[in-house]
Amino acid sequence: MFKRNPSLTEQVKSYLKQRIINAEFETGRIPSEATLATELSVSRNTIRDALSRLEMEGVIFRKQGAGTFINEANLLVKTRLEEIVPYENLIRDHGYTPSIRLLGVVQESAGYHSLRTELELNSDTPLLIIDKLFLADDQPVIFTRTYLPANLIKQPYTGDDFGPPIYEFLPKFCQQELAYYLSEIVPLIATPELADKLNLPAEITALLSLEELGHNQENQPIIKAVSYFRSDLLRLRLIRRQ
Amino acid sequence: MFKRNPSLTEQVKSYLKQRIINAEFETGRIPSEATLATELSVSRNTIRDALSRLEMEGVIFRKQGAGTFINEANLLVKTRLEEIVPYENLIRDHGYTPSIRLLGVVQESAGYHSLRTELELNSDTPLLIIDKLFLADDQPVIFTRTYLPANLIKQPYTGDDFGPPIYEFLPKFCQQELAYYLSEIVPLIATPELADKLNLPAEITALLSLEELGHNQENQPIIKAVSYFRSDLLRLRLIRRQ
DNA sequence: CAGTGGTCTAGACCACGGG
DNA sequence: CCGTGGTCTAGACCACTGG
Repeated sequence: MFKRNPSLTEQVKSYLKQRIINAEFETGRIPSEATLATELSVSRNTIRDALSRLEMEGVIFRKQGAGTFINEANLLVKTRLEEIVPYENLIRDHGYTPSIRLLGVVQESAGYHSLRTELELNSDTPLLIIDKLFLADDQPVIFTRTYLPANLIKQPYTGDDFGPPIYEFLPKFCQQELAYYLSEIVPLIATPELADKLNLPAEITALLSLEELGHNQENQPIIKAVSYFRSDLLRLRLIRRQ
Repeated sequence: MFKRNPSLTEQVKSYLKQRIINAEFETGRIPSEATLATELSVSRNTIRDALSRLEMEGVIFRKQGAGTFINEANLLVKTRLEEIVPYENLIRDHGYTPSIRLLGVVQESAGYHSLRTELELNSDTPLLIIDKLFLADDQPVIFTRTYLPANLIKQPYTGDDFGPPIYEFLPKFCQQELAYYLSEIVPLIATPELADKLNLPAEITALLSLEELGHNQENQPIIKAVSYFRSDLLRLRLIRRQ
C-alpha cells in the first residue's frame, strides 16, 4: 500500500491524521496497534512510531491497557508556540483573514555588534534586515524584523522572495535548513515606533516579543528574528510537559 | 549491567547524560550506536530510543553518516518553558539562590464562574487557592496563584504540603498525575497589587504571565495556575521546532 | 481473563558523510 | 569505500485496563 520515501512512518502518520480529521473514527478511539499493523501491512513498530509522533503533536493520547484515543480538546489549539508555523496560520486560527506587507529590505554593513556576536560574524559582514507586517482582517497584529547575514545567500533573489517565511527562503537561496529557533519571550511596553507600526490605541499597551536565534542542523546560529505581537488580539499558546 | 524498571531506555539515557555532564567524551562526539549497544549489552533500538530522548532535550544532535555529537551551545540553556520544571531550578540557572514563601491557602465556595467552566466543575465545588512567591537572592521574582478543586483531594494535608510544586502534591494527595499544561502567554502592565508583591520599581513595568490549565493523562483539566514573572530578572526561553 | 499499549531484541537494508 | 545514523521487520514478554 505504501512505498518508501517518504518514510513508511511518515506516510502512516499522515494517513491516520487524515482519517482523524475526516472523523472516520466515530467512537473517538483508534484501532489497536496490532490491527493497524495488519491492515496497513507494516510492522507494529512502524505503527508505534507514527502514533508517537501524533501523540507529540497532541492529536491523540494513549493509555496502556485501554487503547489509543483522539484528543478532541487539543485539536482546537492548532498553532502552538513551540512549533514553527507560518504566522498566517496563527492569524487564520483566530478567525481572521491574514495578509502580509513587506515593509522593507535594507542592507547594513556596520554596527550591530551584539548581533554579530550572536551570529558569530565578522564585523564587516553585510546584514540584510527584512521588516514584515502581518495583518488580521487588515488590522496589523505582528511586526517582525529578520537579520540575515548577506554572505549566506548563494543565489540571486528579488524582494518578492522575502514574502514567504524565512525558513522557506533559506533552503532555496542559502542551501541552509532551519532546524530550530532558540527563543526568548520578553514582555514590553510599546514604543511610539511600534505603536505606530501596529496601529495601537493611545493608552499604554503591553506587547509580547519573541527574540529568536535560528540554528541549522549543525547547530550553528544562522539568523536572528525579532517579532512583536498584539496579544490583545492574538493568543499565544504552548504545551508544557515534564 | 542494567535491570528492568525503570526502563532500560531511561537508564541508558540517564547514564549517557551523566557521562556527558562529566565531560567524559572529550571530542564532543559520542560513540556509535552499535558500539554503545555492545558496551551496555542492550539492543541498538534501546540505545536509539535513549539518544532520541536526549536529542529532544537538546543535549545532543545527530547527523546521518557522521555521528552523534554533544550540543555544547544548548547545554547552557537548561530551563526551557516547554518543559515543566520547578521554578527553583529556573532561578538557580540564573545564578541566584532560590527560596519559596507560601503566602496563603484559602478555600472559596462561590464565584469564579469562568474558572469553574474551564475546570468543568459544578458551581458549588469548593476551590483551594494557593499563593506562592519565589525569590532569587531574597528578591521576589515569580508570583503564582494555583486553583485546585477541593473535591480532588483524597488524603488529609497541611499547609506545608503546598511547599513543593503542585505536580508533586497531586499524585500523593489526589491520585492524579499532571500530564501537561496548556498555557497561554500574556504580557501585562503590573497592577499595584502585583507591583507590591513582586517589589517592583515605581516606574511602569511590563510583566510576563502564564495562564495554565493543567491536564491529567486522561486529558481532563484538573488545575489552573497563573504565574507572574519579573522578566527583567529572569529570561524565559523556549526551543521552537518544525 | 483477554486485549491493549510499553518495552526490548536481533537482524536487515538503506542513505549519507568523510576520508 | 567504510562507518555512521535512519528505517523497518518479526517476534517476544510485560504491565495495565476493563469487563
